[in-house]
Amino acid sequence: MLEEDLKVSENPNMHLNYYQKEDQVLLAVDCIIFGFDKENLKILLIKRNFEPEKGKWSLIGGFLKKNEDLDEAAVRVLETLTGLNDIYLEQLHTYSKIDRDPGQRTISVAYYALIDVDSHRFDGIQIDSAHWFDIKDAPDLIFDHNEMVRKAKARLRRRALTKPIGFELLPEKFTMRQLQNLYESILDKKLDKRNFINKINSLDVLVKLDEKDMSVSRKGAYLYIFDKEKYEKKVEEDGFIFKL
Amino acid sequence: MLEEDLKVSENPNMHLNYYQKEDQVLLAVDCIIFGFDKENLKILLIKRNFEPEKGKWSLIGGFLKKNEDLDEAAVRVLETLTGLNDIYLEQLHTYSKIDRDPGQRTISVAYYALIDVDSHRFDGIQIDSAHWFDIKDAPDLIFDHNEMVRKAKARLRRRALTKPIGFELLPEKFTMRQLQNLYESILDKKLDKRNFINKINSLDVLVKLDEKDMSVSRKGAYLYIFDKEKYEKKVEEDGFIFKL
DNA sequence: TTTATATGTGTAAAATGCACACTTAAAACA
DNA sequence: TGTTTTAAGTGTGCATTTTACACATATAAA
Repeated sequence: MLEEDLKVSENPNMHLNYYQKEDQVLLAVDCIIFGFDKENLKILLIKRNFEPEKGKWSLIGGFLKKNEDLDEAAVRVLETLTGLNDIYLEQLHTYSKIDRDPGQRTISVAYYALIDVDSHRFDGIQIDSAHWFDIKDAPDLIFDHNEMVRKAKARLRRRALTKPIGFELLPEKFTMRQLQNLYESILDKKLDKRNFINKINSLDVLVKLDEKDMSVSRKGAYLYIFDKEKYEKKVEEDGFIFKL
Repeated sequence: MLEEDLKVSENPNMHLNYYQKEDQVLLAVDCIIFGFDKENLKILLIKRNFEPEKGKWSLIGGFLKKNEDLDEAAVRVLETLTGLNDIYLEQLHTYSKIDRDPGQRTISVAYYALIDVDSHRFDGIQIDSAHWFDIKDAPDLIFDHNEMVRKAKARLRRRALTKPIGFELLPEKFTMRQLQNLYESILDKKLDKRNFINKINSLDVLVKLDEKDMSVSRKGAYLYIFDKEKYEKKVEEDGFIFKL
């Protein structure tokens, strides 16, 4: 192994020097923000209001700063746009094609976020250029953002089948139909109502309330909440896996 | 959204400036190299021969250069150490804790690699400090490398169950027992021989040769090869999923 | 010829996945 | 007040998959 291929950072005798400065790069964070309005899966995009690609849609993003790690940068970027923190965020993939950003070399770490659209009305901050798109008819995006979204959708699909992250996209109280709508949106296929309910119930992590949501039908639909403590206890004690 | 939070790279009117230079960082690539010797899953580590942490073990790594993307950097780093290219590589996760490298701020993108240990005897390059460890008794590593390895193992486990990547760790011809050993190592649990063979055969992507490996028992064991074309055709035509 | 060793092979029971259709509650309306 | 309308709510049988499990075989070495 050649000396110069060693990570200089692991060699205390070599300090910040030309070689390293030379190879420093700009690191960005881009966020794929998924939302759910109890009917359809959405994605939050912003419209570029400057050239080039003016009028084209894009993910929100920002640059990593010296005093934060990537997770923190993603939280900051998300909060800047939506005014919200306490949002489910997960690192997705790092994109580094040399010409991915024609302006200059930028490496971007993609994160995806899950938000309940209705509970989170972006009161605090005015974002004229931001818009929720139905995931099925989202527009073409700049750079490699389409690829990021594709990967995020795949990741969400996989996660939703093995972790109870779906509840991040729902209000605290929800109906079975809404939960099923969510899974149908994420998986992009119709599910059988009875089988779905049986499956969910067999997992034994929901609490059925006495309360009904009457807005949705004459009969009204029972509301449920996700019992997070119960879920976590099951995971810890029995190695339980949420599997849909 | 504040102007300074916009990604400057998306604004053609703002060129490389102080703000950006300020926020540039060093990007490293670290490789978790898994190997298999027909018996046990291994990991390739190098011993640091300089302070601090002299004598401690570490993943191999290097810095991203201006003229390459991360995948290329990982290939280069791997080739530098092992003299080999054409190795299965997959990006894992990006690590960015501020103090992860006490020497200086470094963000590291972890990759994992899969190698057949026996077919790849590192003739070309002398690496005194490199050593294959059985995955079960690998030593403690520097920085956050332990965490990287943990995540790589989890990823490998998941992938091995849904993609035929196991064959990357085996020679072209292998016995059923070797394949089972591999899966037992990856999944870290014993499997039933008959059920394993039935399952593999039902996937219908292996070709049983007339040839036997006589080194392994009195009776000898039939050799198999993975029929990659057949697998890819099935994937394309029937949406087949390799599922173990 | 015997012995030792790892290979190779099938079936039955259990668990899980999947398809499928009618009743019910309550509001709206006649 | 009865009839209609709408979505909610509920259980079973069949098919598939998964799991548990034990003995015969080929061959080299003694």
